[in-house]
Amino acid sequence: MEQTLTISIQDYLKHIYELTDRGAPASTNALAERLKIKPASVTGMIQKLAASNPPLVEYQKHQGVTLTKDGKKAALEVIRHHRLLEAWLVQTLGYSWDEVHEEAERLEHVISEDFERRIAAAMGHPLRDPHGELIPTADLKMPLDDSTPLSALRPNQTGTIQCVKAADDELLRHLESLGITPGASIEVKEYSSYDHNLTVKVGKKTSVLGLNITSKIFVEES
Amino acid sequence: MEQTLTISIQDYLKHIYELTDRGAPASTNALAERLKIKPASVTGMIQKLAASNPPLVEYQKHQGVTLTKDGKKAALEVIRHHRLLEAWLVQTLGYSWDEVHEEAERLEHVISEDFERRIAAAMGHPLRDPHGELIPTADLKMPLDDSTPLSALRPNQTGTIQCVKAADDELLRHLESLGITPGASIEVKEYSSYDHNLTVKVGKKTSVLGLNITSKIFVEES
DNA sequence: ACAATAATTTAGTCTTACCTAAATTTTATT
DNA sequence: AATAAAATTTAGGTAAGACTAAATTATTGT
Ligand SMILES: [Mn+2]
Ligand SMILES: [Mn+2]
Ligand SMILES: [Mn+2]
Ligand SMILES: [Mn+2]
Repeated sequence: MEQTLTISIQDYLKHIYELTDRGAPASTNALAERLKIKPASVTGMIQKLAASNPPLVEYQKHQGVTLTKDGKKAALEVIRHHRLLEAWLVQTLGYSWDEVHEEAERLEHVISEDFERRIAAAMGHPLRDPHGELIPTADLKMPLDDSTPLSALRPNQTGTIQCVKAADDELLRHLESLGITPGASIEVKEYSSYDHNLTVKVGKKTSVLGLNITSKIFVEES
Repeated sequence: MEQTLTISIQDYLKHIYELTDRGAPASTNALAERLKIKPASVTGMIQKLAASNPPLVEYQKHQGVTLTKDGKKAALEVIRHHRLLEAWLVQTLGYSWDEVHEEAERLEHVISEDFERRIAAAMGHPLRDPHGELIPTADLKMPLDDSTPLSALRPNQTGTIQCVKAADDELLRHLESLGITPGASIEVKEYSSYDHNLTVKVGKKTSVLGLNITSKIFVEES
């Protein structure tokens, strides 16, 4: 059998990894939405991946999918490529953090292991990508993430921004204009229990952020 | 209609361009060999490309194919990507000229026009790739090539090596060890009319080269 | 000019990865 | 516990792009 990891399969595994990040299996519908294909098609592929040798996913009808050891390894491989590429595009070609995603999305599937090693070495083996996301190590382990969502902080708490988990480039540009980028120090000023808005201060700028944003920003408390 | 230029199609067009470089149409068999697929499959694709709107190739049964204006433009686009990528890989990631081809072969189909512009600018818009091949310009014209094959030179003639048209990495490493790389000065010492061997001197090294090699090395006479 | 050989094309299959429409769970609501 | 709604799966297609085997055309050496 020995599954060839087609670009499609790589994308399935990557998205399953991200959806199962916090324990629960990934649903057919959630996967379909992410992959921008129809749920019926997802079922077909999932069944194939579960039946392959070795199986790449664990699957029970109507219960969603999780990755097997092999599937996880393959997913981390793609994610490592993606994040290293993003870092490299920013560092060597002057891409901004809102421009890199699309390009990395295509390149991640075609670069060689040699290319991966070369860019990793050229950058001094970075730990995070331009959005602050952790880069899986060369031996395909995901480093531990000790950050908390900004949405969990309350007035007077402060922290350092670790990571912004957003794909929308408009939002990324907006956050950058507010100084909200990895490495910045942030202080929570106010909290509204009605709409969960947080008033935060970064540098000299004060901003009011809704939950849909604060839940995507991850900080290390200080 | 508006053909989507799939990776397969891009490869066909690129190889047709190279095969028709000196006027004559490309034969089905020659294309099949280059693309490493069966002649029967080539016929099918060629017919599709000739029937597409706009047509990308000109084709008459048993007479081979040539590129139309549109096909040529698409081919030059891919070739520009390939050669810029090769130059980029050598200049920024330390690849050697025998290692770049494979990697560029996959990347050429997935980089954006933005990526193309950025690497071209970063390198100062190079005219040639690491093998000395001319890079099509940003507006997709192939610069004039005024070089002659080394095989056409005779004793006492000298020149500067412009380009080595070889894909075989062993051969490339061998030539490099002989000092035969773009930019090097070369002098023809002897010629054997029996086997068309040339004895050449580059730097302090003297080598005897067969026609299969000398026909792949292009020089500018001096 | 004609058979032998080489090149090319046709016809019919296969695989991958999608789709739509219809059937079947599962889950949520009363 | 019954039913409505939502999620999932099945069944039957389609499109690309390859393959094999067989048929057809060209080319070549005598
Ligand atoms: Mn890798
Ligand atoms: Mn990222
Ligand atoms: Mn281009
Ligand atoms: Mn080259």
